[in-house]
Amino acid sequence: MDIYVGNLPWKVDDKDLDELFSQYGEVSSAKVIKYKDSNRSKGFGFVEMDDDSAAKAIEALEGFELEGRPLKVNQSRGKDN
DNA sequence: GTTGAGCGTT
Repeated sequence: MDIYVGNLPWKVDDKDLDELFSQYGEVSSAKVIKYKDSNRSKGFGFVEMDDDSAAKAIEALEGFELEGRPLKVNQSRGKDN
């Protein structure tokens, strides 16, 4: 399942998402979207996990305060659903 | 060292 993660602090990167979501299940892939011409994060990203793990990760991390910012965590629009 | 709603690139 693909998960959309928004409201990310600028300091967060792919491995941060990986570590964060790995606590709730096996992460297939985790990536923060950033500009091609820059190292700056766009402030949102995507995580792919097993559906079961994704469901609890979403429940656990939705509104989770990271670096002072409550994360937006939802299933992504594009693929599943 | 800067910014702030959203749904992606290698």
